[in-house]
Amino acid sequence: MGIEHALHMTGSLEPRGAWTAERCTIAKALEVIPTRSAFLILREAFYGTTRFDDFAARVGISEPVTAARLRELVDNGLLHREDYREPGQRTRQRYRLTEKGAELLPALVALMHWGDRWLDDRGGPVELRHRGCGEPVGLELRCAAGHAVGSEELDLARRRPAS
Amino acid sequence: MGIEHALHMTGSLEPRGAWTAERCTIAKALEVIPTRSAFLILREAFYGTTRFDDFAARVGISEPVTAARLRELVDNGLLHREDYREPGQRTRQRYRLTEKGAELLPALVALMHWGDRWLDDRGGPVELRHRGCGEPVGLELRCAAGHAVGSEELDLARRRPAS
DNA sequence: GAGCTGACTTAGGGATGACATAGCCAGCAC
DNA sequence: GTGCTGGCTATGTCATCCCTAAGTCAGCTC
Repeated sequence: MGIEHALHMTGSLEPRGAWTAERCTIAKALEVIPTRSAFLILREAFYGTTRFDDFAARVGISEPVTAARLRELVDNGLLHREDYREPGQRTRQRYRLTEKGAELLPALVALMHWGDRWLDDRGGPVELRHRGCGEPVGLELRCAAGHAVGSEELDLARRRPAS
Repeated sequence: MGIEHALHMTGSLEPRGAWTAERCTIAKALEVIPTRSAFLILREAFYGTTRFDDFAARVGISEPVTAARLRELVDNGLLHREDYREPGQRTRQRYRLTEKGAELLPALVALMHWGDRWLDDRGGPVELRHRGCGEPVGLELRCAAGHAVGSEELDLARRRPAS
């Protein structure tokens, strides 16, 4: 009731009615990863899957869809396709995350944590831990000065030009 | 080349071939927010939009799609639909984020930051700032003991039962 | 009571995503 | 050379997503 979850707008973003979110990079990101199957193929890549058949089987999608998604993800630079051969085997292909793809980890972690919290009665099947200390890992909003920032302390503003 | 971006598996998650990601909460989250339009309606809700026509206009989707998405998001408990009336006006409906919906903020922030970094030549149109100090805000992986955790220090493990 | 606005719904159609089944091709194993 | 496996491609069909255009309905304003 009394809780307002919307972000606080500042500067020329106020009032909201005066602008539309063109150049929105959430929208652009969703053009690169538009489908459920694209997200889940990336999940599998983080889980270490590299081969065509394994992607299809572990995501649970058909081979034609697997081929289409892998091609799109390679074309968009999220996965790198490379040939390799093990001794006594023919050349095969394998798909691995690029740096661009690997930097989507926070987005997948955020979705996983949200699903753990709201969509699974046991808090989710797996968790991330810090190898150093074994403690579970979460995502935090933190500003460049090092303060942990709650969502009620967030301002949305037009980006300052890079110095 | 030499960089391995996949997560490190521990315990019964090793080797990867022996299990499939059933009960995956990323997949479950994508059943609740399956489409681009659902993500963008949530973005608008964070931007403070509350009314049907404004959602349609600011997301850039048609009215039938807007109606379908809003209904799904309300049914799934991400938005709350409430009647309200301003003085001298008839009763209208407005849509606001529930706590469940509001907790998707990190996922949207992660997608936005990734898009800012990789898909926009000027680093994105808007940024989040800490109201206290004005510094830009980012997402960080951090463990329960308070350590900042790099992606190369992450272990994936079966969740320990809650104590 | 006629018009307008906000919030939808209905109807029809194109593009995309998904499936299952089947086929193709390269290169070992035999 | 025949068969088998991995990594795809081709075909056809169905479901979903989204569009435009139009219609509905309630309750103000005039």
